Amino acid sequence: MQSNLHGDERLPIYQRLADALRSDVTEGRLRPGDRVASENELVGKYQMAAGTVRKALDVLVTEGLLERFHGRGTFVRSPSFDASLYRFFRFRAADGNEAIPEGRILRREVELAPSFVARKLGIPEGSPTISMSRLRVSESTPVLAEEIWLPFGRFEKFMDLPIGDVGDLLYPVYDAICGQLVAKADEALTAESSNRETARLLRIEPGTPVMVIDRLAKDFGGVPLEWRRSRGRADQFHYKTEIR
Amino acid sequence: MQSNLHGDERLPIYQRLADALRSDVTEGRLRPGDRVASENELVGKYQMAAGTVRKALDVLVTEGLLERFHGRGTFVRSPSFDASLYRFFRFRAADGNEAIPEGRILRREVELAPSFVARKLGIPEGSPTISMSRLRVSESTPVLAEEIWLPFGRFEKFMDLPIGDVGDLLYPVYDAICGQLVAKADEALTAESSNRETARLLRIEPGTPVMVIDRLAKDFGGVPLEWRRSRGRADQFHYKTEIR
DNA sequence: GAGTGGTCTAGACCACTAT
DNA sequence: TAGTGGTCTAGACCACTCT
Repeated sequence: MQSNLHGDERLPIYQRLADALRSDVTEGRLRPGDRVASENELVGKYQMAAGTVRKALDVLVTEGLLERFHGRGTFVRSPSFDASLYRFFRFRAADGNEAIPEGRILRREVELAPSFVARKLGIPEGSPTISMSRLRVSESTPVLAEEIWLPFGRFEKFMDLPIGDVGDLLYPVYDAICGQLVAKADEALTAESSNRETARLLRIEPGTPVMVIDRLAKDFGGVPLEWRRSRGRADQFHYKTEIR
Repeated sequence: MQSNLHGDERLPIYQRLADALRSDVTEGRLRPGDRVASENELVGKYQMAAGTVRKALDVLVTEGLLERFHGRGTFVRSPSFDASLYRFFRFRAADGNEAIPEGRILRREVELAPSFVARKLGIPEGSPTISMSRLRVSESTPVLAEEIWLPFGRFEKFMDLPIGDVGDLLYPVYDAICGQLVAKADEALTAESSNRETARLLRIEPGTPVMVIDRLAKDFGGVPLEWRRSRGRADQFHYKTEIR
């Protein structure tokens, strides 16, 4: 079989192949966990040298879209980072292991989008959204207070799911119930003095510093799926980075 | 000329070449800004295929150690990140441009290392250090209050330099006066309520949240050169990141 | 024009994983 | 044992930079 690559012919062949494979993922023809065609198959399908195919795959591995396993094949990476996203905070159980904190939904209702939420989600002001308050609890200690907004159109079915059936992780539920797959997210960090409401939820003194994490979660195509603002005790916050 | 690669013979050739070139940088035979031998030269020197040389160079480019310019050559990257390190804060001049804030040294003296500093710098407790307080000022507004420690042994000559001759950036001075080149750094972020001293320096109310940034700066070989703790107004702090 | 890195080919052989 | 990715070779041609 002979397939041709689309796109700008001035681009290197490996880039165009990478673009084609990336589209297969962003447009749903390949889903996380799926195996990508082997090097040999791609060589046959697109009629190019094996080295060129490898280079295209290398690009996508570097991007984090694919991962390769010697002897097994090349796979679409599963973005299952809900548990890892709050890596900024100490979520350790007493035994020292990383734990997924419990997620308790305190409130869930359909609400017209406030302007700042609409702007983030890229929907018209006043569109319906699902608005939630959620508390994340680790070892029976509250660690994060969250406010979450979802565009109603894509998440309508989520309202039919009893709150008690929602587990500790939301993203797998978005995928299973609404077919909305969170693939990446932008986060912005800042700190502030806790107000009375936040202090009550986190069981701290009002005025104690809290870290604020705004997150815009998107699908593979970059379409905003969820906006949330999370607050946690600053004295439990620890973010490390290396700089060169 | 024929040179042989050292290191574990079970490792891939491209890895061993990358290791050799990395050592050339960390051990000072190649300095930031220097041109690395061209692909052809490396092929001749180490007797290997051009593709293998390219792969070794790719590794180091990905690491951020080298950068390549089509038609010009491959160069050791200059880590001149002092200005970019405080990228977390709004350091913008009124005209919207990024500005390097002024750096005022308020205090500089030789001091025996407190235990937590000694531990960070990897020197014996009670060793002599140079201890400094420094205020970074942008548009005549104080933005960061810093406490800095240097191991005395490597930075002895720095004490001979009049404080007035130290400019707004310290790392170029460390290099020029003491031959100590900062190549990378680990940072850890947290937030706290400002104490009276910090509040006075930053001209804020005591108790207002401040971000705290601990930084351990190292040379190319990973030897700790400087430890500093910086505090800035949380309401000016903004850190953004993307997650996949 | 000489030298550099960037792309691409067409093979060979090896190491790992599945069955 | 068949199929996969990982390493390595030896070339070709192209695009860019410098002088």
